[in-house]
Amino acid sequence: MDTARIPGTTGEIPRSSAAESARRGRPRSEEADRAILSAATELLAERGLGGMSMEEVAARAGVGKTTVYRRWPSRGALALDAFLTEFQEQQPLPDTGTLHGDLLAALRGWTRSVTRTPAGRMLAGLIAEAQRDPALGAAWRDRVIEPLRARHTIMLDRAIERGEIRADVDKDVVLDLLFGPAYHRLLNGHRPLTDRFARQVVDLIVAGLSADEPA
Amino acid sequence: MDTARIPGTTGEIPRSSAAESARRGRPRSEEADRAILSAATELLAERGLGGMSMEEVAARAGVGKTTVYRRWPSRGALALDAFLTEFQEQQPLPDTGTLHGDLLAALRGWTRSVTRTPAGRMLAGLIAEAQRDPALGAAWRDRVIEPLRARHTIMLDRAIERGEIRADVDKDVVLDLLFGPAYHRLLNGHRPLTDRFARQVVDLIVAGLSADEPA
Amino acid sequence: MDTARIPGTTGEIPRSSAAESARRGRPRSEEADRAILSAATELLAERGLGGMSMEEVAARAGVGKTTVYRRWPSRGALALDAFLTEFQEQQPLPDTGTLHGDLLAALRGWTRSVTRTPAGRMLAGLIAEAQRDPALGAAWRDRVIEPLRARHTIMLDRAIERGEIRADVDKDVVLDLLFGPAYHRLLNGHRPLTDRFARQVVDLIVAGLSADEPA
Amino acid sequence: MDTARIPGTTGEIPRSSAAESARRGRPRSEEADRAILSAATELLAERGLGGMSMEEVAARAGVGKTTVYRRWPSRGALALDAFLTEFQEQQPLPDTGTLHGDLLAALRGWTRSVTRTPAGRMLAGLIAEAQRDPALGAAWRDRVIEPLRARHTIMLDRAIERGEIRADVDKDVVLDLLFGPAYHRLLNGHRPLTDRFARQVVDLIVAGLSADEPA
DNA sequence: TCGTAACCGAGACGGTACGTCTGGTCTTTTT
DNA sequence: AAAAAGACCAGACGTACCGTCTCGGTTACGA
Repeated sequence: MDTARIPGTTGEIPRSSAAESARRGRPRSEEADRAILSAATELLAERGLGGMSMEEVAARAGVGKTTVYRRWPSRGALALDAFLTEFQEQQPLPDTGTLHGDLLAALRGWTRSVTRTPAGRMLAGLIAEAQRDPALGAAWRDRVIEPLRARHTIMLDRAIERGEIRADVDKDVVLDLLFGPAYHRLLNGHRPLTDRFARQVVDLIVAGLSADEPA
Repeated sequence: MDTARIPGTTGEIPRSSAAESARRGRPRSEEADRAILSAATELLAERGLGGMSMEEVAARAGVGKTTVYRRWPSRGALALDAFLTEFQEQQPLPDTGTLHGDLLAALRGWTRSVTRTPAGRMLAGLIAEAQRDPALGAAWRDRVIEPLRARHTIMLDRAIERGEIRADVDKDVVLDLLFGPAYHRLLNGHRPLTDRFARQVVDLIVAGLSADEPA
Repeated sequence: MDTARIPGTTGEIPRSSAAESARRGRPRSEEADRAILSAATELLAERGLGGMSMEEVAARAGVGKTTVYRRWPSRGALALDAFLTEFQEQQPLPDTGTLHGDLLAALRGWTRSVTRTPAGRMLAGLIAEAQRDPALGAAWRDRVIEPLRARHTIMLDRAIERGEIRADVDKDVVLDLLFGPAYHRLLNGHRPLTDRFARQVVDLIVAGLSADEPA
Repeated sequence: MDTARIPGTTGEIPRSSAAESARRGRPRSEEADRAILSAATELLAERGLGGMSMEEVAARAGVGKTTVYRRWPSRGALALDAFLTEFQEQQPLPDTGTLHGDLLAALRGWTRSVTRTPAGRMLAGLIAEAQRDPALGAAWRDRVIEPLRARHTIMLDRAIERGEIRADVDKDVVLDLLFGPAYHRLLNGHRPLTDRFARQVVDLIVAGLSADEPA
C-alpha cells in the first residue's frame, strides 16, 4: 500500500516552520518514535483503544508524556498511526483478470485482516473514537478510507476497460456495497464475517452490475 | 415498532425479587424516569454521546446519581433507551407491492431519520460506545439491530411469496447489503447519505437478486 | 493553646451554605481527615514542605486526590493544619511572677520546640510557602502569629499591672524584639538558637524596658 | 558595599581548571551574562521568585537554557546574584557619632530598601527558597548576611571605642535584636515596617545596652 | 591556516507534580 | 425501601518546569 506515513497528516506535528532547511535544536529521537508506536500497538491489541491511555503508552515506552504529546496531539492520532503501521501493506490490490475475482480477493483480504489480526479491534476502536473526535474523523478518512478506495477503484477501472461493466457505473456506490456490509458486521457483530459471506456479497454485486448489460 | 421498552433487556434493573406482587417501600418515581430520559436525550442531541456524562444527566434532571444508576447500569444503557425513545416507531414497515418499492422505502426511512433528526448522531455514538462496552453491544443487537432485521425480513418474505426472488436467498446477506452501505457512510462520513444513493443501492441489489432468476 | 482548629479559617472549605442545620448527603469521613493529616505530618517531618506533594499525601493516606482537595485548597493550607496539630499546645503561657521570668520561659519554649521537634522545619517551610501564596500568608497570620501574640501580650499586661514596666509601652514592638531575633536565626541559620541566646535577648529587652523607669 | 560579585561564591561555575592562564575556546559572552541577569531581575520584581522560572529567564534573555545553567547552577543562585546587583551598595555604613544615630540610620536604610524597592520581595523570596535549597542557604549567609553583619559590627566597635557600651557586649545578639524584628515583620507581614518602628527598636536596644553601665 | 576547545541558541529528553474531571460505588438523611 | 445529596477511591487528562542532553554553528587560541 502506498499510503506510507506522510508526516503532518494526522496530527503529526511539524517541526517549526517546515521548510526551514537547517533544523535547529536537538533532533527528535527516532527511537522514541518507535518505542511509542510499538507500545501503543501492544496496548491497542491487548486492551483495545479504550484501554490505551497516553499515561501507560509513555510509561511502557520508557518515555516522558511530553515526548508523546510533542508528536501526537491526541490518543486517536497516535492510535491511527499505530493502526496504519500494522494495517498498511496488508491490503492487496488484486489483479485476477475478472471483476469477480478481484472483488472477492479484496474483500477477503480485508475480512481476514480484521478477523485474524489485532487490526479488527483497532479499526473498530478508531471508528468509535472518530465519532467523538472530528479531527480524528477527518484524518481517518484522509489516511485510511480514501487511500483504500483509490486502490480499489483501480479494480473497477480495469473491469470497465475489459468491458465487464458499464463505464458510467457509480464507483462510489459499488465500493460502499462491497465494504459496507463487512464494516456493518464488524461493528455490530450480529453475524460472523466469513469467507462465505464475502463470496455471497461479491456474487450479488457482480450479478447486479451485469444485469443491465446488453448481454 | 414493537421494540417497546421491555424492562430487563438493556440492563434495566428489576425491583427486588421481581414477581413479588405486593411491592414494599416507596415506589419509584415515574417523574424521575422521565426527567432522566429527557435530560439524556437533550445532552445526546446537543453534544453527542461523548458529551453526555452521568454526572450532568443527573444534575440536569435534578436527581441523584444513585437514582440514575438504580435504573440504568451504565451510560450506554441509558443512551440506548434515550435513543429508542426517539428512534422507535420512526422506522416504517413498507408494503408497496414490489420488492424494489419496499426496500427503497425502508432504506430511505432510515437515511432520513439519521440525517434529519438527532437520531443519526445518537446512533453513531452508540455504535462507538458498544465497541468498548460489550454489554451495550449485546443490548444494541438485541434491542435495535435484531428487531429491525425481523421487521425488514418480512419484506423479503413477501417478495418470495410473490415469486419476485428465489426462496433460498440468504436474507441476512441481503439485509446487510441494504443497510451496510448506509451505516458505512454514516460512520465514516466519506460520502453523503442522499436519496439518490439509497436508490442506487436498492437498484443494484434488486438487479442482482433478479439476475439468477429463470425467467 | 486555644487556637483550636476553627473550620473555615485557612481555606477550610465549608459544606454548602453553612448554617443549613440538617446537612444532606454523605458526611465527610473523619477517618479520611485523620489519615490525610497524619500522612501530611509524616511527610513534612521526613522531607520538609518541599517534599510533601499532594499526590503522595493522598497515596499514603489511601485516599483520592479529590478527597484531599475537597478539604484543603492548597498544599500550604494542609501543611498549616498539620503544623498546628503538632505545634499547638506546645507553647506555654508562663506565669513566673516576673516579666523576666515570663519572657524567658516563653522564648525558651519556642526555641526548644523549633530546635528539638519537627516543628522548626515545618515552621520555616510554611513561612517560605507563605511568601509565594498570599492566602497562606493571611492564614498564617490569623491562625498562628496573632493567636500567639495575643497569648504573649498577657505577659506584658501582667507586668504592667505589677508596675514592672510603663503602661504605655508599645507591646507590638516588644513582642517583635522578643521573637524577631529567634525567627531570624531560625530562618537564616547564621547563628545557633541556644538557651544562652534566649537569655541574652530577654536580659537586654528587660533592661531596656526598665531603663526609662523612674526607679 | 564591598561584597562585589566574587565569582565562585554562590555556585558561580569557574571556567575549566581556573588558574590556567591561557583560556582556550570561545570566551563566555558578557552580553549573555547581562541579558540573563536583567531578565531575572525583571521577573523577580514582577512576579517574585516563585514566578521566575529558568525557562522564562532564558527565553526572555534570548539565550539557551544551557547558557544559563553554565553560569548559575540553580534558580536560587541566579536570583541571589540578581538580588545583590540591586541591593548591594544600598546599605550604608553610617557614622553619625553616636550609637543611637548609627543604629537608626542602618535600620532605616534597610527598612526603606525593602519597603520601597523590589528588594524586599526578592529578599523574602530568597529566604523562602533558601529553606528548601541548603546550598542557597549557605550562599545567602556567606554573601549577604555575613558581609552585612561585618559592616554593622563596625558601628558597635566604634561605640565601644567611644565608651558608649561595654566592651564585652555580645555583638551577635545586638545585631540580631536590631535586624531580627525587621525581618520578622517583613516575612510575616503582621505589622508594618515604619520609620517609627525602627526608632522604637533602636531606642529600646540602646536603653538596654546602657542600663548596665556604671553610669 | 588549521585544528581543537569551549562556547552559542534551540529544542528534545525523561521525569514529577499539578489541579481537574469522570466513572461507578457508598453512606447519610428524608420521604 | 427508595429517594436526593454528595462524599468516596481510582486514575487519566493535558500542562508547566525541572535539569540534562544533543544538535549545527561560532569564536578564539595555539600549533
